Amino acid sequence: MLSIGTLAKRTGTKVQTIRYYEQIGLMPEPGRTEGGQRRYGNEELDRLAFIRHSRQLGFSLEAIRELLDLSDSPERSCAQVDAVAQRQLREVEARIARLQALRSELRRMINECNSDRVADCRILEVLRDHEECLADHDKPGATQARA
Amino acid sequence: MLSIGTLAKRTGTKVQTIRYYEQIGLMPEPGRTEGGQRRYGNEELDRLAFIRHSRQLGFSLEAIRELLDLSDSPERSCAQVDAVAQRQLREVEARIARLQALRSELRRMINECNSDRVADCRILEVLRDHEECLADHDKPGATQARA
DNA sequence: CTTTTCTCTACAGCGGCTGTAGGAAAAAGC
DNA sequence: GCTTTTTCCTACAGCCGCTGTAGAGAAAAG
Repeated sequence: MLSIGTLAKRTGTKVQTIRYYEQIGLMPEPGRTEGGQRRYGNEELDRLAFIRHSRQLGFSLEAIRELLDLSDSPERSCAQVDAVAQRQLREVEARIARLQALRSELRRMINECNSDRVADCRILEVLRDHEECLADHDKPGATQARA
Repeated sequence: MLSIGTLAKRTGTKVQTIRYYEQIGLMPEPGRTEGGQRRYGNEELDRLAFIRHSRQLGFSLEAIRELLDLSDSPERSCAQVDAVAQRQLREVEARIARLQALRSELRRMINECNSDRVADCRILEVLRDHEECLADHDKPGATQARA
């Protein structure tokens, strides 16, 4: 039986994160000692490892929930599992494409700046005038997993 | 003089976002009508356009604050502006590299799955066993601007 | 003058954690 | 067995960058 701290170390997770996963129902409520401390078995260890590894691959907690549900019904077709993975792949590809566009624009902007004084800094000009952009981007702002 | 809604439309920003920028000191407190509604001039329009465009290039609000401060001192060297842009470029490059690693791992995982049943789905196996990973990644989890 | 549209403030919520405070339980050292 | 240290508990606030909501008042349009 593992304490929450040991489980955390074994999976490279923070203790609070494990409690957070429990709170949102991604990890089950574990048994407790007389003193009220959580104790985990191997099943929970595996589940948490699965979650963490999926997170490292950029899956959202919702997607992970879905994968965990699917893996609980071993007789079903794994087409759905495939679909979740494909979706994730497409998201990653879209993010790469977007970042590559950003990268070239940043590079262009930086290369054009030969000036010394802020007054005629091309970088600031480009930032000021959207017109100088090669391409429009879709709206920014939402947050996402760093992955 | 522009109302907040007009300013929002002109810059592709939501009204609440403008108020949020004001709240965190990125936009100045504008003048008001007798009835207490915000009215903006061209200076504020330009400033907001600058902010929005920088956001589209993935700059954090903190970085934008820095750029705005720098652009207020036109006689200074633009080396600092350049540094901020370079930093942003490096961050974008790092994210691209990371996402590319994820992409290949996702592709590999998906390609290996030839099974029909969830019970022997390779995707789930890979997610379960971190050992099957080609490379370890650093920890995920922090949030960031989508850009 | 009425209706519609816009704006106001204040606050909660998103994802995915992370940090903190104040206390209790468990492990380690002697 | 006793003390010290470490770990654990709950509860809640904060991070980023917004976005949405409620209920009320102001401004524009018909």
